[in-house]
Amino acid sequence: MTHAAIDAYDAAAVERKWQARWERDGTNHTDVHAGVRPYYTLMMFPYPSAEGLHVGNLFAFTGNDIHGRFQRQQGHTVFEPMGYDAFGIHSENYALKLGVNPMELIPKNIDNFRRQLKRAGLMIDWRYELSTTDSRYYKWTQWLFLQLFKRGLAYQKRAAVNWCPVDKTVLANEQVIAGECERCGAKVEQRFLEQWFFRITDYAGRLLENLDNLDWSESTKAAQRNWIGRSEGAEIVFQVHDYFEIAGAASVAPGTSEMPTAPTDIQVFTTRPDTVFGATYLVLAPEHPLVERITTDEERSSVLEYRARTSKQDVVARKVTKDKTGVFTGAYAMNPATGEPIPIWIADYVLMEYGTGAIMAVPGHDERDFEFAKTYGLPIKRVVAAAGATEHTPLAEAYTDSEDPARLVNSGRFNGLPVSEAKEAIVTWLEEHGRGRAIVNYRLHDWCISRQRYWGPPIPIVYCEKCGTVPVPESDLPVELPKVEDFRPDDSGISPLARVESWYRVKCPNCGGTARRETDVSDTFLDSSWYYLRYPSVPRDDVAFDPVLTDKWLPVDSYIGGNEHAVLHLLYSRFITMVLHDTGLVPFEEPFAKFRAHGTIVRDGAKMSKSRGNVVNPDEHIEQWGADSFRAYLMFLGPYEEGGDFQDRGISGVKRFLDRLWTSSIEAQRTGDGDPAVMRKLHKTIRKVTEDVPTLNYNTAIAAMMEYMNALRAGERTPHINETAPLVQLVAPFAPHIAEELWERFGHKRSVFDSGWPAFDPELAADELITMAVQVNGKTRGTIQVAPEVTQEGALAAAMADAAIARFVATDPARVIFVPGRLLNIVVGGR
RNA sequence: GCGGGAGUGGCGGAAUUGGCAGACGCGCUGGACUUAGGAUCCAGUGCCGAAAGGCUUCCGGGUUCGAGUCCCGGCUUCCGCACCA
Repeated sequence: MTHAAIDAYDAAAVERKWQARWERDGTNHTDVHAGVRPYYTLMMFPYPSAEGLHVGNLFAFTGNDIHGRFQRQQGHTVFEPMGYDAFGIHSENYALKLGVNPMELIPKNIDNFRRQLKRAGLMIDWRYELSTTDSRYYKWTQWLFLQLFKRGLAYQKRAAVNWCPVDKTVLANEQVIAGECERCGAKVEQRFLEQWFFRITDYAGRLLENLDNLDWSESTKAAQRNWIGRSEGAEIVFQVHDYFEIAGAASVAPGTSEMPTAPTDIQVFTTRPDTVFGATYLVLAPEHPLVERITTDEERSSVLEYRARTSKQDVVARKVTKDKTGVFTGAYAMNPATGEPIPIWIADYVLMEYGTGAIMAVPGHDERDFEFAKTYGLPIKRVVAAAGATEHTPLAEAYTDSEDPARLVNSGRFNGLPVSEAKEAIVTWLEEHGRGRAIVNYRLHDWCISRQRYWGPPIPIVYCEKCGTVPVPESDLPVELPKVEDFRPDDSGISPLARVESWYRVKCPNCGGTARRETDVSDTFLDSSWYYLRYPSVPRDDVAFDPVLTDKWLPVDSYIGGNEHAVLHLLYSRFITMVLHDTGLVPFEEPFAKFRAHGTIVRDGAKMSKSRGNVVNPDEHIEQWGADSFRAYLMFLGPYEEGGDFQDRGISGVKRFLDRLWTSSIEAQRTGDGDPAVMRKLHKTIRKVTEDVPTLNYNTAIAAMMEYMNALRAGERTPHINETAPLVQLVAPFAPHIAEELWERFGHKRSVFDSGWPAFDPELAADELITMAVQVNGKTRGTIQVAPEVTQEGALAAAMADAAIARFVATDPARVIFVPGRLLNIVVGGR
């Protein structure tokens, strides 16, 4: 190292100084009560893993921080809080691995996170920090559960659930990825357990419809639409008889017989009610409750055997093997359209979780049914034909078209109708005869929120021998999670808390009799479904969220996070907010006015992973380059909403830029005006940055500032303070420490973040002379320097005066295209 | 299979939305200053060509005075969901 000039840019020293100063002066404090033009900028809070802050976290937070700092410079009172999603399997598993109680481990991780976050120079008001593991927080998570319980939106049912044999817990559908546990990758099994559910399906329609009016990334909205999975169709009732009864009823046409709904009637869901005449058999999911009832004695053993076999099968095996298997139950149902008896099968290609767990099989017009029918020799009947085909045209494969030329055949009075009309007509007909109705079905399932684990908020329910299921009174909250030595989950399907008798044995809040607590804890996604409501009210212990503050700060103005939460956290949060709205507790239905998904960072073109050993450690880079350079580089390496490729040596470019900013500012002349040409460039730059920051185009904003820096220093001139000071304000959101330091050195007493935002003069930002492209027959042949307001004649004259251009124009132009201020195209020759 | 993206120099990426393709940065080449350079500064840098010029945004068509951008067909790739009836 050479002997540094006295005023060389020492990033570490500058950053230390300003972080201390911000803390001392409360620069980042938000007056949540009196602040004017409130702007709530939120980032998805991290779960405090032991590895510390991931560069992906920092990428997300920095992008949000820049947005927040910019809004503050625009005159808003900005609220930028931070917290920790510290309950849950990820945290608990790490504690298990180390053999340390999470109650000791997690606070240490949080301390480490806080240290790293402070070092990154985020504009966080630390007075509003929260952790979901704090009983002052989860008290209100439990309260939230009780609000849903009161409204009948929390209920218990014994259900087939996804069970992870490694994590030893139930998983929500959203946590099962391709049949494997999202966390550990183990194959998920099916188990039957008594579970708590939230009725999110009641809100499916609203969750879907509201999406249209949300200012969210399109990809996120698409993912939610996909997940909610609305499909229009019909529910159709198939009456079950034993074989002999049906033989007598076969000739009875719909409407002429009375068909009371019997307990054995089978309801199916279909999106193609128009094909009901082609339903040649029924299929029930193996675990369908009616299976036992309808199975005949002859078939009982094979049905039971099949059931046992498929239930043991893990989800993966079932999905990978496309081969259809199934067995006949021995029972028949009547096709309500044809009056004919059709056999009832069970097969694992029908899922209990979707629709009614039963389908009418139309092998002629459904690929899966066709394959199954082929395998088991079941009849295939054509009921739809396109032009050129008749009812007798054989089907080599399922004909699934439902578009215009497709018309009904073999369907009695509905023959000849186009599919779309037939759908309606047949549903109406079935409805008139009490055999069906139009319904909308959703793919979305109710949200299973119980977890048989230790590290979560206990579900605030007590089971009394006399009173049954009793909610814990709100005044008794929180139900504290006890510190237990043995917090290991086991195979029993019950939580480790069930081993702590002193904790679960309680008196009934109703009658004082013998009772026991619910020993399951709630899903981490419940913790994170409402934290944004809590932030402004963190100091309050008497309410979950203060109504006045909620009204002032919410909905969140800008929410930034990863798209991996597109259907988990974001959907649950919307649901919870809707419930609170319906309860009258919040005045809005949607929690996040604006959401943008940030991209992901890869390193040297490859995904970062511990096994590859290419994980970026923020600490190291901040140590080497400083937080300002690191922040700015993260924002520069690619478009924020797409992410980019982290290349270690790339940081040097941004560092050089800050070095030059430093030198230019320190050396800047303090008297007189700036150079007119440079000032023009400055105003252009202000305009560009002002446009790019709100739209998260951070990479191009930085590029514009670099370009300006090049102009500022061209020819090794000494810049003027009028040229550099506004640049410092523009840089401030990206590199807050150096900006504060330089701003102070310019002689300002207040923070640069309270200095406002430089305005640009549109006239100055416009060019005096522009370079206009001149094309001949669409090919660029040269450029001309002209005034921006030049006319076509003027531009043409200037172009023809340029010999290099004129030589391509042999004859008089046949046509001239003139785009004012941009381009001149001279068309000569033919045409 | 369904849904959402993306294909541009050696690399990361720009392109006012149909108007000079390659901004900005990395890297590379040359030079200056240096005992030294993984520091700093200056110049150059899409490809072919000595030049004139030609070619160039995954491939093939089309629309247009003009296409990275719009239309049709195909290929590659990333991400979600996936036996959803």
